[in-house]
Amino acid sequence: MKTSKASFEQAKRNGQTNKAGFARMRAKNSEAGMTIGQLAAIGGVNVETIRYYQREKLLPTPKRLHSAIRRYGEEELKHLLFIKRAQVLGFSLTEITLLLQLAEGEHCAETQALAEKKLDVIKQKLADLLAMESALKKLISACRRGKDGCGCPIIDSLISGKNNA
Amino acid sequence: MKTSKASFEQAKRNGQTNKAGFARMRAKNSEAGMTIGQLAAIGGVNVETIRYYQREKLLPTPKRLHSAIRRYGEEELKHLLFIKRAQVLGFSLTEITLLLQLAEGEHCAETQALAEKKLDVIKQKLADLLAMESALKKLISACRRGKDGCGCPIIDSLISGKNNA
DNA sequence: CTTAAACCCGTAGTCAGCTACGGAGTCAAG
DNA sequence: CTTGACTCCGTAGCTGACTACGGGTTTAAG
Repeated sequence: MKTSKASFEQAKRNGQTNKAGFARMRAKNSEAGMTIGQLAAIGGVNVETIRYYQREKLLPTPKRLHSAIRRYGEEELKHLLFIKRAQVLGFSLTEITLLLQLAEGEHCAETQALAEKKLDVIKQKLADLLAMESALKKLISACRRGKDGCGCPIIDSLISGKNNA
Repeated sequence: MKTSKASFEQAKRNGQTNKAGFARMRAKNSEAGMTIGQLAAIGGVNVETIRYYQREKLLPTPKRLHSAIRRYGEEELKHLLFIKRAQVLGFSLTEITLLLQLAEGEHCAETQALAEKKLDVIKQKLADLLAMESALKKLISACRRGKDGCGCPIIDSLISGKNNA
């Protein structure tokens, strides 16, 4: 398990997007659109991650126009942010690839089936999260009330799961 | 990325718990409580995973009583299920370890701080999940309505995130 | 008393998802 | 026309969370 290297990583994770980094960046700005570095800064990931996503077909690798350097627009940024959001929600990159394919609009039936399955998963997660939320709230308020040294029996409800608030 | 081996895995993931496996199991049942194999079957994980959790201090390794074989009770099962639920909700094993430590009830101040931080995370996830849920619902019903071959502009809202339902 | 299913424990391998490295090319600014 | 921040691309390494392997031990059942 070990403990991670933190700092830089943390900054990335917390700040999420990094327009400062974008501004500070003295990049090849003559053309329209962003460079990969700028996209990464705004999207709150690092360049290598974007390249990785491109290899895995999660993001398109844009054509280069007049220059040797590729340009990225709003479209790509949206894609990137979508990927990140979906990940937080527990979708794997493979699943996200599928979701993004849905966006192309082909294969309506499969699309629907997948979407419905995902919807179930999401509903289950919502229920679990709500249960967890109420358990944590109880824990916090019990702690606040002193409760003979914080025996915190609320944790039981957390451990036994299922909303018994 | 690659495609996984599926079948067995899938069964595990879908069925979650496996009392059939438990029943089928001709295990060392003279003593009270379950054996590790039974715990695994009921918990819907495999034995190796439980041992792994023990090494990582997520689960206690119970003392052996009269026999060379360790026995597990409700307590351990609850722990195990809690771990699994928390994982689905996006907590890492490290975080889950912390959550479980809270259950011991010591260190009230830190406990509270951690719990409050977790609560924020959970609230954010709830919001994201709700947004995704509504986006998916739209997608599904749009598909159902035919919508000139499923152009599915709903995906846009999914991609641009934030609930604009 | 044997047998075979389960157990024990240690170590090694796997897979997803990054992250780092290194050498070569590009290009805006000085 | 050099410099240095940034790009490109390929390959290698890392981390978290398992999963498998293998040799030895226990124990319920026949």
